[in-house]
Amino acid sequence: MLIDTKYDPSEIEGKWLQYWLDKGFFKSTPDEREPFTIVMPPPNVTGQLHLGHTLNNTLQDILIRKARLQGKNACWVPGTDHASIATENKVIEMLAEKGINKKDLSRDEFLKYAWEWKEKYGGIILSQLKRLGASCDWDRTAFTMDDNQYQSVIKVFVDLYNKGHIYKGVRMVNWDPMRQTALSDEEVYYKEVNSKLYHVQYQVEGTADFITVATTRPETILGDSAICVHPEDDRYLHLKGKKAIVPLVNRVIPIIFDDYVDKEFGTGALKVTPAHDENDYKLGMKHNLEIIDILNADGTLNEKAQLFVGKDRFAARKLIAQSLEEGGQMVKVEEIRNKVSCSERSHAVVEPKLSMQWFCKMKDLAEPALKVVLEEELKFHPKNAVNTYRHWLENINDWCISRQLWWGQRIPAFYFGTGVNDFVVAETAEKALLIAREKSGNVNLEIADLKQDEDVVDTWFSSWLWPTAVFNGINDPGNADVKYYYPTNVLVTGQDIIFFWVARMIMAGLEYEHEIPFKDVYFTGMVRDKQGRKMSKSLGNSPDLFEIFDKYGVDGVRVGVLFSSPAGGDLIFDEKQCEQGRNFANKIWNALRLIKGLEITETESTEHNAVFEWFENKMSESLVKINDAFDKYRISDALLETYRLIWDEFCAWYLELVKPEFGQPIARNVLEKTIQYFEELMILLHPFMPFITEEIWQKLGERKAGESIMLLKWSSKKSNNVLVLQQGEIMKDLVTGIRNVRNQNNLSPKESLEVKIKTPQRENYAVFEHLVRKLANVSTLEYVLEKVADAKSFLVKTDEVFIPLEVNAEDERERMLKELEYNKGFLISVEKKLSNERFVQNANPQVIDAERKKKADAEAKIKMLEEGLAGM
RNA sequence: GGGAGCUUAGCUCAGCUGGUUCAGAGCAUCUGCCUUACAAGCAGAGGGUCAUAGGUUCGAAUCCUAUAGCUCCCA
Repeated sequence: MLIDTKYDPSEIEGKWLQYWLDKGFFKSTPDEREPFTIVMPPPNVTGQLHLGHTLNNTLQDILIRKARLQGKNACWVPGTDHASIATENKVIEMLAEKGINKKDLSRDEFLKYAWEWKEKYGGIILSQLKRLGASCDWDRTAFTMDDNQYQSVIKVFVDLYNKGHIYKGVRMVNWDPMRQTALSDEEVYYKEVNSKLYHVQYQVEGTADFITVATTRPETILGDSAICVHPEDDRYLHLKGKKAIVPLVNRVIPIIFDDYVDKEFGTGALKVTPAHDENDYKLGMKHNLEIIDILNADGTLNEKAQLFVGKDRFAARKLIAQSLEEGGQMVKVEEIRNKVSCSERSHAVVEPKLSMQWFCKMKDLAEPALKVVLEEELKFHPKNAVNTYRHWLENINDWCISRQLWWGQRIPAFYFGTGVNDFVVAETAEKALLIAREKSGNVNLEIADLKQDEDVVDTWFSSWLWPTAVFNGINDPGNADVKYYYPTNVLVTGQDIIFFWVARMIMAGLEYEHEIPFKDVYFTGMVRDKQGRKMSKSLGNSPDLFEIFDKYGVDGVRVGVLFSSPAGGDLIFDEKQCEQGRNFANKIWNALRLIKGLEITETESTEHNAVFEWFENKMSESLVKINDAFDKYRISDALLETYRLIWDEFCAWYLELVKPEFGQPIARNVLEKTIQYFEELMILLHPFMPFITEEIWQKLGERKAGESIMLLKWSSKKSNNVLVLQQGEIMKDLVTGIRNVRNQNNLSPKESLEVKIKTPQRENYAVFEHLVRKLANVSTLEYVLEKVADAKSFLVKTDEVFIPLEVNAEDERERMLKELEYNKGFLISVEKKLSNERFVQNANPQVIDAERKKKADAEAKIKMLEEGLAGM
């Protein structure tokens, strides 16, 4: 019936995926059951499935599938993020290929192209997630730019504006001159580069004196409005009240004193350019300095620079250095390594730039968000992420939420005049008009007179509403879905977006639902290759996932990814681990082949009752460990325990114990038990390997249409018979010991052996006796009171086992002496401990008892060995 | 510069409130087996001064301090 000894997942996976989708097993609607909810971190709509998603979504799927098996109403909401900058870049690239320049398009025309692009490519990653087996309620698929989400964002913007959290202002922002947009602090990364530190002389006005400053950005000299030195710096005290002359442009600027300056750094004198440096800006505000912005939006110099107008900032830098050199004002040029900030989107060097932007005040939002985490109402796994979180929230800056882009939610601010305050904020133009008429006092204002802000909000300003907005909680507060599913149970995401996203979702959740958005956050690590390098396009070390799916099966890859990522650490990807997953699938497949290949006899058998008892206890024992690992979000530990239970206990021991001899039939009752256990094991494994477990379960019995392993129940067994577990271990030790003797003596497994056991507790062996005979090919098994001469021996716990064989007395003697020596040494260390008064006084009584038992055991072994040696 | 973390077998990591024969697992390696479920397998074996140096303790991989190396986050 089942021919191939190799499991072939290719057709099976597609078949069951379609079946699950057709039957609607992933769907969820509110009912009386306990909900278990996860909202998927929405991948960029531009994205393709990579290993990071695979890890992340496999973990979520495992949690969701387990909850579903536990009878909870599991709901996993999928979706994509419109990713304003990333997508806009893609669309611009696409247009460029067609020979179209964004600048030649109107906003509406551009957005039309963008939506077309989204419709065409935006579904790719979702279908890839389906292939992974992600059991999302696909009917709930959300997109951060769909109507509901768009309206939610606008509503929240207006609300926060009205509450005074959102304001418009001129601030120093990170400016990306290539994309010509502001970036949030989080979208900037720092790159270490070789650069030059220029030491430039400024003449002190009316003297022949010079003051030297050091700068890496000499072009900003043109925007200087002061020189600053430390008020206690003896070198410069005489310059109090003096002015300096800016080289090249000969502007006269004040020399100011502020303890912000580090006396030790460079020359101790700092040039202050308030328009082009965050710290200089602060100094400028404090000392009321002129702000001279010398850069255009595209990074070229403007008229305020006076020189090199129209030149790019980097070209200007060289030209200015040259001019200073020629004018004799360059004291020296040093080679240094420093860090420059770059845009995550365009990788261009970011300019600190003064710009009119929209901001969201964070302090009031941050406080409650910090509290719920510190008080563990909301738990982080691993725990140490709390430190990072706290540090950020305690030092939080206002959030620059405007972006000079088109693809995104357009800021709902409407301008009715040219004055700084001639605008209103409202959800629609109609509403804006009413307010604008009032504010302006001009009752004749019409919608046509209003001009909406050109900017959109930061992408994260939509995704921070995700856990609420996917249930329409912002537009329809308190609706049945949001009441049932919110707060969600767990968020699974990367540590890298703890600030961008996690912290802000907590803020938004508390602000709009007055409740945390999720109870637990499981942070995954970073994805690296075998050499520990980050996966990146430029390194080309990102494997082709679909090739790997084909090669090892999706189940195999899911297992491989988990094995590569122990307990939430970094994912160090190695294909080898997928091979292990595939081999595991094959092992299970062959267990099925064994069971399906057996002939059945109706004769009832009782000889395996002890085995059933033992295996049921073994499963319970593992179940406790598995559940515990799940509770602690140690998902790969849960998998490893399941793997061991199935491979080592079920396949290697249980099946071998119940397997009839070759050609013999199996008793129906034994087969039924076996199938029952196999089914239970498949349920435990299902969250990890959904496809093969469905296939096996379907094949294990007669199934009706519409049945599925997904609809079964997670075991809640709790047998705990310690004795039978111990007897099982004794049985294994005995079998292993006999096999060892065979191995060491080059005896074929076909040659049966006599075994004699010297034990005061025969009952420990009795229950499994007949099985040991079979597993270890034992001809006679008997119990003895005395040592057996001319035999190989080994220990099972403290019992001695003898196998009569030709023995080399000298070898045996040596082995025993070695063992004796070891035990004597061990005894000494135990006795030392026990004779130490302070140990006996201070140690826990249980520990002392354990030590006494160790002592007794060691003494017994020593006695036995000594007797044995004496008898030789 | 500030913060967090890591360093245990060849590799990836467990080791929870110090105390079982505590030095572990999986993979890899080696040896022997095509033993009729499975060579994608079976039966075995070897392999580590728990980064280094101090300290606390009756007792330290585990707690403390310093040093070195690595990683991440923030400025």
